[in-house]
Amino acid sequence: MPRSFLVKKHFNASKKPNYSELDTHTVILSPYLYESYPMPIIPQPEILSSVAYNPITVWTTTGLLPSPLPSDLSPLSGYPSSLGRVSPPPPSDTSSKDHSGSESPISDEEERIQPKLSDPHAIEAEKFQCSLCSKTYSTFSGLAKHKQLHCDAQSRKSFSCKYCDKEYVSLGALKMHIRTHTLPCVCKICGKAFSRPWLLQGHIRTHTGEKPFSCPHCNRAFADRSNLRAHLQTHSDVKKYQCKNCSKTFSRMSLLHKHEESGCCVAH
DNA sequence: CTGGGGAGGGGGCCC
DNA sequence: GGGGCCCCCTCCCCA
Repeated sequence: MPRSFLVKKHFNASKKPNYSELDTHTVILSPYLYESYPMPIIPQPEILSSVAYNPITVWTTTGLLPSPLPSDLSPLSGYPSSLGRVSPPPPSDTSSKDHSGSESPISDEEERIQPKLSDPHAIEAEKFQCSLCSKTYSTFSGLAKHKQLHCDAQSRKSFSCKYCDKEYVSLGALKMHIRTHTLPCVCKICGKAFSRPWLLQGHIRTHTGEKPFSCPHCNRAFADRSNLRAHLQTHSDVKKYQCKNCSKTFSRMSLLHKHEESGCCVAH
């Protein structure tokens, strides 16, 4: 089930790109990835070490709740950078979060005037402004990419997939989608094909048994970061997804949906 | 039936 | 513009 906000409904015929340019050649993963087999593909010591996790905010189906998780899930010192991007400082990014439909214009404006922590000259540098949404960028290329992906594209273009009926607002998004049809990344061990190299790498871990993501609270390890994230919820008394009616919390959105569909929240 | 793990797919952001 | 990595999400299966 596509859930991307970039996917446009198929209402009428639209511009189609030159697909001969979009088709990607089948790529066999570089042999070096197999040279170490069955050694771990990505045996980075900092990843292999016990990892912690960021504070998890409780979500309902409609929005944030103010209650954080217990302190035992707070980040530990020495948190590896590979997992540290989970929760960036809210006001630090002025050009991202374009996809957050719940953002109010006011908060968006507040974000724009916040200097980037890593760039003391951010304010004076952000001199390229989108004429459509007023977002500002420090570089012309940043503005150009924004307009291509969001404003200009939404106002005048759509790109249709030749393999299915999905439409995208940018050629780049369409190219990425088409990879899900062409599946250029092929596992040399079992022949299974994937759309992206990192998906293939994750799959290869199922062959090697490598589990670089460890739970800091128990001895379990996981091959996939997302699965570790879901597992960490099981250690929490207050889980990430909360029923807005009975306040019961769940570790996964799917469990919350099941709960709601089972009748707890039939009234609303 | 519920909760959790495994596997995979999606677009966004950064470099 | 593309690759790598990110988080979020879903589906399936099993205990």
